[in-house]
Amino acid sequence: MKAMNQKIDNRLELRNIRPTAMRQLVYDVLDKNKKALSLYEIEQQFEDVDRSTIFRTLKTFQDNYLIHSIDDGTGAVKYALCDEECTCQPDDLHIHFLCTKCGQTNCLKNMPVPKMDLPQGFSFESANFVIKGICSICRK
Amino acid sequence: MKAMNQKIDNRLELRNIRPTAMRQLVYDVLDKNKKALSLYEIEQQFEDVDRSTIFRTLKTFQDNYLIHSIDDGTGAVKYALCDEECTCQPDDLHIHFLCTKCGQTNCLKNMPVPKMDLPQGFSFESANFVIKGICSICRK
DNA sequence: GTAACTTTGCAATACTGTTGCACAATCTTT
DNA sequence: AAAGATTGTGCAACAGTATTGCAAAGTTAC
Repeated sequence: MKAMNQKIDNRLELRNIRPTAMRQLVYDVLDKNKKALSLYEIEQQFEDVDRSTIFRTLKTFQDNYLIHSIDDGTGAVKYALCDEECTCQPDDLHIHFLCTKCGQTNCLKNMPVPKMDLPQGFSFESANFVIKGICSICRK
Repeated sequence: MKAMNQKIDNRLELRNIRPTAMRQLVYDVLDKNKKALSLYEIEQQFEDVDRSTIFRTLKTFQDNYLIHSIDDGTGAVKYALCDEECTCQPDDLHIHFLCTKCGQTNCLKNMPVPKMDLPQGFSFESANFVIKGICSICRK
């Protein structure tokens, strides 16, 4: 399969991920959907791709900070593209929003996870902050 | 089986939950452990109790605001007792802490989930804010 | 005491995530 | 360009957690 898009290849290579056909496709799906998707949802967007392949593709992406995962409490972990400069460090964390009506989970990229003063002796590594409610589209 | 403890019965009845032996036992386990427990962890503390019974007991507890659930990203939902006055409304929400070393999840009851200004059109219903790191015990 | 309702235990199942293995594709070296 | 080394993919099987149907046991109301 030919390179589908030079931009995608660049993104992958910037993260030291070899741009295979599969990876281009998975990246494209995440890019086009503009929201966090579960493994199952990604799988649904293909005809004949094996789940384990997508699973490992996502693992590769995550290991290389191309995507981040969100546990929104729906039972399935969801994945979304990181910003170009993201290294998934505490400063890169943002809040996610789960709409209880449409079930979609979105990145609130301009809402960083607030820094909290932990009790004495506790150290911070990472955080998962998901707000549930009704999104602006379902609210109309 | 006899009522094991008048205090437990009171707590259950305040929430309109009939104090059966099973429920007293599950409440007791949650009360004594002082941390959030998964269904599996609760099951382990009994000799011969069916998982589905505990599952439904927890569901009953949660439906009546006696306990709240926390999805700490470990794959299994955990449960912890609510405060006496809790109604699981936004004001009652607090942050949870998952220690990546010992795997224990604790309620940070004096750290309320901060109120965030959501983008235009979004409404707030609930939130799940879990901080991961090393707890004070593992840090020593 | 009997009927109606609730709770429990057992068994089976669904769903999500994960791994082993063999084959295919790609890269490296000559 | 061919051979060998490395990496990626598909298939199948499995693991862990959550969930349900059903019948028996327990409880409550009359």
